[in-house]
Amino acid sequence: MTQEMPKTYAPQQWEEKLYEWWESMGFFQPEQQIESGLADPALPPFVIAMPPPNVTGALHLGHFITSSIQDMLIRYHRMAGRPTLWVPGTDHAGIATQNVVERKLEEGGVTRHDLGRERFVQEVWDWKDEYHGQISGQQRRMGISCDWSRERFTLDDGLSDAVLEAFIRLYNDGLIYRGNYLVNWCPRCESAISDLEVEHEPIEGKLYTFRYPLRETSAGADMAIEGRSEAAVGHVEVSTTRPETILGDTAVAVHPDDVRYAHLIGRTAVVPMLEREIPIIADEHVDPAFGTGALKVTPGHDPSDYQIARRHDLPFINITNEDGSLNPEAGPYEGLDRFDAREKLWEDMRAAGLVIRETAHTHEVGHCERCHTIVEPLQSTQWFVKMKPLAEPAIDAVRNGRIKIVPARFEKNYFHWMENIRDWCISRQLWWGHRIPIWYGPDGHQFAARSESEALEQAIEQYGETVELEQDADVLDTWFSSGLWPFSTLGWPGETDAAGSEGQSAIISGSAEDLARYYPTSVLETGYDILFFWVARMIMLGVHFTGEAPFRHVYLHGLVRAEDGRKMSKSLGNALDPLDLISRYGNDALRFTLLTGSTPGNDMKLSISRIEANRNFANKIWNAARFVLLNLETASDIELGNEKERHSVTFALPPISEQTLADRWILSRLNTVQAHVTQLVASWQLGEAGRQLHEFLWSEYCDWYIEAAKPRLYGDDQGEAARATCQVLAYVLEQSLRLLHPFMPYVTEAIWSHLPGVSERAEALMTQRWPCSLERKDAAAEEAFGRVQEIVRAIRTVRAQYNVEPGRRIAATFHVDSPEHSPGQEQIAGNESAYSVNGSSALVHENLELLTNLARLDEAQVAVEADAAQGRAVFSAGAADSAAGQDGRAVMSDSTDAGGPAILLAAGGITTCLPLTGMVDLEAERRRLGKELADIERQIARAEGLLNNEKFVSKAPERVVQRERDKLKELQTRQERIAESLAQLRA
RNA sequence: GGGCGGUUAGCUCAGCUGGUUAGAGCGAUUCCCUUACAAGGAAUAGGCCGGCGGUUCGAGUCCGUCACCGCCCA
Repeated sequence: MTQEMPKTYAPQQWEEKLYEWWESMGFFQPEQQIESGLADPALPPFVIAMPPPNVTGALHLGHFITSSIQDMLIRYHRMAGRPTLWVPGTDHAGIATQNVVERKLEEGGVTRHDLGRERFVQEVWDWKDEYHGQISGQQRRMGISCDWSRERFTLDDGLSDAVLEAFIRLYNDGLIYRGNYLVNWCPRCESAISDLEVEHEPIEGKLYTFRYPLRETSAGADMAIEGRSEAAVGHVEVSTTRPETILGDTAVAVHPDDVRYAHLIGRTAVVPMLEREIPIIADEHVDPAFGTGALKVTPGHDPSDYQIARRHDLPFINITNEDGSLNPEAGPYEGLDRFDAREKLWEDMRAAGLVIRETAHTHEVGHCERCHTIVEPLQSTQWFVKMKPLAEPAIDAVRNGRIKIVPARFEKNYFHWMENIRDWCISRQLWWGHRIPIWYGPDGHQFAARSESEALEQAIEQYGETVELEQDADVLDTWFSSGLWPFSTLGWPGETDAAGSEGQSAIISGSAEDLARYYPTSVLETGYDILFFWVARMIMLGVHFTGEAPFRHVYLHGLVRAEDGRKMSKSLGNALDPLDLISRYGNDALRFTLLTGSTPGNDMKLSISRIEANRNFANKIWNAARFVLLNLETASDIELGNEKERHSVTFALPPISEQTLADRWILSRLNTVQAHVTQLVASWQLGEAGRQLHEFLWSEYCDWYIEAAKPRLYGDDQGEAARATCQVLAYVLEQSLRLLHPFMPYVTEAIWSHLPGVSERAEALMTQRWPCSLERKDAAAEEAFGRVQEIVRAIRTVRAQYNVEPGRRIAATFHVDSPEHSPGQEQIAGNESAYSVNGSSALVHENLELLTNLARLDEAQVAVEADAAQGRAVFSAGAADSAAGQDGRAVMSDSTDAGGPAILLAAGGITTCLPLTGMVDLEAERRRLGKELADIERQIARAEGLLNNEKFVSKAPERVVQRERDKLKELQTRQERIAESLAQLRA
């Protein structure tokens, strides 16, 4: 607080400085938290394994939303006193990274094959080193309070050991197998990819219909059945979207019940251009309604044809090479690209008179997720994980509640996918990744080993002599290593499992201690788009290898979309760079926008205006703090409470007896907000929690409490009143900063560092304790202050309506109901904080100064009259003798007209009379009151309707009924008063 | 084909076990540079909560159905 706070909060001047300080102080590490006494080692730790970003390039808003949510949770739990660990890291991202580096090489005209495996992999490592530094720098700008000392990379030694261990265990358990199956093949990546990595998109293609020639039979003449076209006898009409696959056909199939083709079953068709003979078969899976109802069967290049072929024991013909060109099976079309071959073959068939027609046809086509090439189903020898045995326990973990998914509706998706899971193709024909730890002997025997030397040992045992072994050339799907992330990063498998083997791979860099202490983790936060890719696999592998669900909760956020609702992407040019937004609006502004802008599982459109609004919010708090500090410096000796506890250093409060209604009100509200926010965070309603804090700080603390405090600070009777007010101002600010810190870490920390006394006695706001419930809920104060607000608002509304200059102070008379009530507090026995303002008399008398200042009244012309019935006196009271005083000339010009019209306001349980003599537009006033009356009468009708309904009274809870009764009573009072006012206006 | 989500103010969205007069931000209108903040203050306007039907004393909220938009899976 030594330096002056500038008028505007400048995030750029704080963020990097604060982050470096936090990090250097060790606040992000659980050991430090325990050592400093913030965390209680007896409490269960709160742990998050951060979803590792790919090392492919810059971070985007998706990373910032996940970081913001996790950081919010981490900061909250850290403040709540749990040892808190957030493990960061990056993912090698197999295909994605390899593609990026290949593309870079291509620019120099070099392919990975030119370099060879070893040199290429080195290139990728160089890339990784460069981008990793960039990424962790960006993450620091994002302000994430993770434990960098535990940072991991999926290809580092420890994690590679975990991958080896996992593979070998699964292999030995018979859950990993190698086989020749139809897989999704990307001809550009020249690799197999898993089902999940195929994206289906509608393509406007063509449906090609042609004549499949039939071989003549000796009984051919007999087959000519009446009513059938001649063509159908010598041909069968077939449609396809991929004519080139004709070259791989091994059958034509029709539905067994299809009378059109019944006579053809068992006959032989001839593959065009190849003259290969294939059978015509019947299969129930043929859809008679699609195309001509006759289906060409290409088992080597179509998954459903593959199934038909297996049922009918048909041969499989693979017609394509790995790069998508056709192989010798394609006969004269060998060497052509699959799409060129499509054209060429079709033209040749047209020349041969086989073509019937082409029609426009939109159909779903699989594309490679990474390079968008059209995927070719292809028979290939690959490695697979058997999923059923892994899925079942993973389904149970969610079904029996050991893992809860937020929002819960995603559990249904999870179950559906898991229950219909298919084996996972894990081998990739890439160079960047974990190489499959299988060595082949001369006879093809497989040795699963942690190292080549271990494989050789096994081989000697197998063959009785030393033989040449060859390691499998493929690498593992990148998600295989990510699937181990929550435990591999904590040191799994630890010394116990891998220590036995020799060689470099046995080095375990992680510590099993972390695994014991911090596993299972608490929550896994990520986007719903990788529920299957990643979350499901972590659960399966986690349960399988550790016997425990890897986390208790899965929190899924939605996608951050562009303002127009489209997905942000570089190619569309609508992607916003989070770092750029941070430097323009501040980390807190962007973070708060992401945290409050959507609910779990739902996408959000990020709007700049919202970020601006939240930047303004940060500035608002900054300025509220400026105001408080300005006054703190003049008020002497603000006491600090809880000095012994360095994590709960705060300002002392004045004794209850010195607290005003406004003090009690704001303290009660603080208490309520604290309770709500705590409860909301516990139930994952982070956005609502943030919104409540926003509402509290801006609309209550700033708009009302600070305004209410001003007269007490600047008033004549300085001294004690000012001091007490300062204490409450400072206390509420300080406590609010704690509550807001997880949502807006920087501005809160920056302000906190200015707080006199506090920042000297404690380390940092981020290591302060989350406020506990103070049980300072004061319903009476909230109710009473609410009435003050109502009165003030009513006066302001009228002032605005009559264009009374904002600076002008006006006269007012408050008509209260009970002259007997003397001003002063009444304390209810047994609850010293409870305070009741009995009747409107005490309320107005005690808050006269407040009302005067908030409504800009002229204190010399304010009167309180004990005549709630407000008879004629009302109209003479407003224009009292002093009416012409001060600057009241314009308004009060005819103030001598003591009986002139005045404005009567029924609000806050009293009637307020504003003698805006000379300004009152009788007609407008009648309209205003008439409208108000109508509104009240509508509400009365509603309440009466309810209360007259016997079923409502008997069935609704008493609480609800009573509320209606109270409401009705109040409405009737107001109705009465407004009606009287109206009557007088008309008189 | 199966499943999920959305439809609330001009725009973007909240509204969690059904219960005051349905809220916020932005935008709009009027006024104000009042000694924390013009990135601000005061006030105002604007909504048969997508349609229809049902359950209930009571429905934005629960159920059914339809429409449109979007997503996932096959």
